[in-house]
Amino acid sequence: MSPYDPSAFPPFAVTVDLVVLTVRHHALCALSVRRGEPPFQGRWALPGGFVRTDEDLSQAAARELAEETGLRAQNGAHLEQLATYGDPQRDPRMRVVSVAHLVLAPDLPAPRAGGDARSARWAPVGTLLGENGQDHGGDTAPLAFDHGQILADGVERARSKIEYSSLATAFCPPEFTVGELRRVYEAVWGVALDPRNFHRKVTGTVGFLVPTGGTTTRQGGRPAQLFRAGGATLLNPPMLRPEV
Amino acid sequence: MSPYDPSAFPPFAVTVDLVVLTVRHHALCALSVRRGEPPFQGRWALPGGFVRTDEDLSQAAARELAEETGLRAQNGAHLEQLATYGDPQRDPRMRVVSVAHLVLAPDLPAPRAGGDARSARWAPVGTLLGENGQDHGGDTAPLAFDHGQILADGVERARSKIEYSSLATAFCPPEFTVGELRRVYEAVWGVALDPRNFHRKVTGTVGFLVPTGGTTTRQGGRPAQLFRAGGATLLNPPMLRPEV
DNA sequence: TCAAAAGTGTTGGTTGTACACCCATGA
DNA sequence: TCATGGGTGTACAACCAACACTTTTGA
Repeated sequence: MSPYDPSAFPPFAVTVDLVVLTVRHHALCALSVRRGEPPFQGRWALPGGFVRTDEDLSQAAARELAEETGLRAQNGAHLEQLATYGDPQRDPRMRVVSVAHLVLAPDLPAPRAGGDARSARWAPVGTLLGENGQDHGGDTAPLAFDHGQILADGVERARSKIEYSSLATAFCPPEFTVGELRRVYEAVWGVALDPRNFHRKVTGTVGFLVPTGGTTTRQGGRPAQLFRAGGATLLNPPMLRPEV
Repeated sequence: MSPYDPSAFPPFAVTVDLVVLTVRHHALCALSVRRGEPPFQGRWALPGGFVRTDEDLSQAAARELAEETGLRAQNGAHLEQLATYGDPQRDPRMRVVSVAHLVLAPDLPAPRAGGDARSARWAPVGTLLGENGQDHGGDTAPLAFDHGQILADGVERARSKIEYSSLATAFCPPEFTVGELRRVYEAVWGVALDPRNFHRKVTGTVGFLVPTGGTTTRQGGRPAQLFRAGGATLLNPPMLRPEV
């Protein structure tokens, strides 16, 4: 690729890791895969893999996402770069710099295991992060590498970003009701919101929601209007997260 | 460093690039260095360099910052990771992934040139980005590599971050007046703010400012109280950027 | 008929903004 | 005494939280 001597600079391995979040059963869940080989064999980790020589970072992330979940970005899901992790000791094998990406996806069918992973699953983020003395979903081991920190950073990004952007719609199917969108906010923030004020707020913000004309009763009760995500990406005024 | 075969993964060069912002002469300025060797010889670029094998990304950024400016982080200045840029074509020599960092610094003495840079200077970001048909500070060439995009991303991050955090104080000397802090906001956002409402807002936000007891008349007019940055990092309520 | 969820109206407190006004210094 | 920037008071408008109330379905 170049006439340069590779020994003139320290060589790094570069990977992408994915924080894939969804809302299922009224809880914020993340995709995790069980590692099939050392190090951390048998432990849960975030999906990811090496960046190839001819692809951009976001292309690598989209490729890994498709390989692990069958999900294509730009198909309702949202993908953005999260942060980069490069502690010299983060991988015991070699010097690896990982560019973490955040994916917000609607509730998906059961994940497929791929590559070097024995299995894959959705797990509530509280479980994966070992909050409240919960175990980590069957064993007490935290996530492999620094993936616990990466996941925590991704969750915090998602929590703050749905406040001032319309990204919460990325957790919803193509058509959804105001109540379904509200349950997304409640799951991500872990709070209860007033249905009446929420309804007024989201329908009053221009460009956030576009009515499709249809209705549904899939949540029970009175039929609810169906909406699609509107073109607006920034919410003004923002959705205010209640005090803790 | 490891028993692994380096040919098992594609090797990358990893660098840190720095967006160093300050406010001088009532304008938001960025540090740029003139390149002394190809590619882009003679063009302006952001300071930066290779990450060493034994250092973390933030350590590498702090080291480069000290080498280029003599500035130590944690000495009033703020350093945070910005984003990572890894387009395969971004450096014509080889595959380079650059982890950009953002530095907010008080007005500094003239920068020192270091390393492979012929010279270094502060320039208004509007000039460096070629806004409003301005040239790029003496010649019409944009910044080298993708540094124009990196700088634009850093400026946007700074503009939004002073809205909901106390980071604007990083642009001020250790002791400063409310008026000086207001001029920082005005320079970064490029707007005029009401001095009366601004005063009430910042002094009313607990933990933002701590009075030192001293006063100064260095801005002329009635003596102004001096403040230090308080412990709070998140502003609640945020400083609202006026509509465009 | 009842429970459940959708949606509207109203009210009262909080917050932001605009701007009149006073204060303390240097020139 | 005047210009300059620092700082306080106040009134109006916009906004938000709380909650009573009506609507429309399935069971």
